[in-house]
Amino acid sequence: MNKYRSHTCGELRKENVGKKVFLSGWINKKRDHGNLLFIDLRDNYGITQCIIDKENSNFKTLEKIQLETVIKIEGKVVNRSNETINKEIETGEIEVLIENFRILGTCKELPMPVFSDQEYAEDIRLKYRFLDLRRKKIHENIILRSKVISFIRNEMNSLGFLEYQTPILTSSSPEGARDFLVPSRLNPGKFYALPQAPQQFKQLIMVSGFDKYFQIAPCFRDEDARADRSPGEFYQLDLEMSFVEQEDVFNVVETLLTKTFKKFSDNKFMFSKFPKISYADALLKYGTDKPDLRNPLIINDITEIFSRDDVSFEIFKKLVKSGSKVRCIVTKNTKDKPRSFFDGIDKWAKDQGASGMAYFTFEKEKEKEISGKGPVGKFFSKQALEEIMKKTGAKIGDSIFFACNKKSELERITSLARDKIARELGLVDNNMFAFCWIVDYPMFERDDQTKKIKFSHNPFSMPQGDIDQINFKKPLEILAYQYDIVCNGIELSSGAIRNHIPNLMYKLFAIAGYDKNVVDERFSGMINALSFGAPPHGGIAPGIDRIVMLLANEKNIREVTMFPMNQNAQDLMMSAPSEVSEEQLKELNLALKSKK
RNA sequence: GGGGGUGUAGCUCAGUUGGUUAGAGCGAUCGCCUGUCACGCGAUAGGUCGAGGGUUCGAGUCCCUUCACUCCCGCCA
Repeated sequence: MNKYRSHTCGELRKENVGKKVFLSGWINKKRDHGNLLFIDLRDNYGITQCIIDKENSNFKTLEKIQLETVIKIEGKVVNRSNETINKEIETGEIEVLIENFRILGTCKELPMPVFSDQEYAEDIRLKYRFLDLRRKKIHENIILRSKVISFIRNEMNSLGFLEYQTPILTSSSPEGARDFLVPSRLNPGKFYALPQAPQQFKQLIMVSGFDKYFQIAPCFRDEDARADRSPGEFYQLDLEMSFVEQEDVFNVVETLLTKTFKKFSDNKFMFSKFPKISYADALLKYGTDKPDLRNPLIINDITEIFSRDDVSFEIFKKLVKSGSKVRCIVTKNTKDKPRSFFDGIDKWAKDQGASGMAYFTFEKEKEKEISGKGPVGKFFSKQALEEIMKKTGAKIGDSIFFACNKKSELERITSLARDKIARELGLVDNNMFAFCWIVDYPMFERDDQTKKIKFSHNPFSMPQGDIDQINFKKPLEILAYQYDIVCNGIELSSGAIRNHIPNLMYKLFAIAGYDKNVVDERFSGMINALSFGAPPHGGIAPGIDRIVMLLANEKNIREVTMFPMNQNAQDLMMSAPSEVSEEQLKELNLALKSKK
């Protein structure tokens, strides 16, 4: 107990009745009955109803006081009569009879109400973030975030990991996202970069013999924002382990995430053991490498059907001949859905820039043959329909949506269609977490624009298979020990078993067009370290912000970030970024180009 | 860099086919009210309709430009 409070605003109960108490907090709400005034006093811990009537000399002053003023009240805890008990709040059985009060912090007229569940324009919320953060939902989200991080730290410690800090001012890396640069005063013309992730450092920590590392690590990437992506900075649970195989990393992460998600959410787990899906399979069955497995719909390839003579869907047949594929989604027992449902999907697909989605329903009336009901059903013979049913597991009464296009475009549209159709049919259980591993990523891919071979993910990943047997002539076929973890269609993190063998690394970098000299120069720290006895090692880095988003059931990352920037990477509260003085620029050896 | 959405009182929003003085709820100010918990009742103040330009007898409303916020594409090893 100090001079401000004897109890918090969430603390008083029936047992405290009769006690004299001090409470301090914000005026959340007033209900003024003229001769009787109710004040809801709020702090971090809860709300306590305080009451005063005209007999008290403070009545007139308290009546006039602004909401969100910080006051200290002095008074006696009293019982509420049965009819006036408020079950909504924890202190609802009692109230405090105000005897005296003092203003601790005055409040001007509010630019936005605190006591309200309304949505507000983002710029006002961000400019007055300290007011926004007083509001219940976001206040609780931020506390949840803190508890999740603290829980993760404890769990990592008990799994034998130690937390080490890595530098914030480091060097620019040639691969990956755009760097944030920081000019060096002592080295004119040179720049530090903020780390996009502590990737190289954590590998160096392994080379230094520390065995198990983790860090709640800030990462900085100068890329454009999205609803689930802050501009600039985000946090990863960065971890790395020595002398491990892929499966060892999986075990750690599965244990940790299962515990964390069970502790902080009531949602059920779809799988107790996270299923593993190869990258190639994921693209085929879900059209994406971050599938939402709560969605039961599966994509099937039925290209072959369109080379049969008893199929007369000429448009698709022609496209298939010139190399396009046909993929489909079967919906169970949808024969009675109205025509508008099917046409709606077709129209939607056109809006997504596809050429639409064809559809029909498998039908068989008594004494009759199987037939396809719908605009394009007539193009398929009974035998062709049976073949499709065999391939897709479709039954009579089910419907099929299909599209024809080049592979990548087809993946895009079928993936979107899978989400769209499942939403329309209400197939996704929102009170469920469906985790999975995506494994066997290709080491390289061909750049669409330049047609050159490039690393598809992390250049430091270990290729799969016997190192002596790898066919470097066919780089696109090399798979890597590279993996992603996905939950409900959200990519939580990616990781890899690292390549700790310098010679192998030179070979792989050569394929992506980097000379040995270039590698030596740009990754000198890494390559040098790997030449002095590096242990096999690997790790992963789950995104903290996205984990908290899933647990708080929020769609926007700003709802789980205390002081976020807006979409244009500005902090409206602190006015960052800002201009700097000539002196500061001069000291850094910088000159600004005049604006056009 | 590109596409979509939004912008009207401090806040949340309504505003018809272009037509008189632009409205409501919350908040603010003033008054009434002793059991509310979204307290209730009455009154008052509060507007460059994001900004600029155009069409028109007349623009919150139609057209053009521009700005802000937001969502998406590109980007994010």
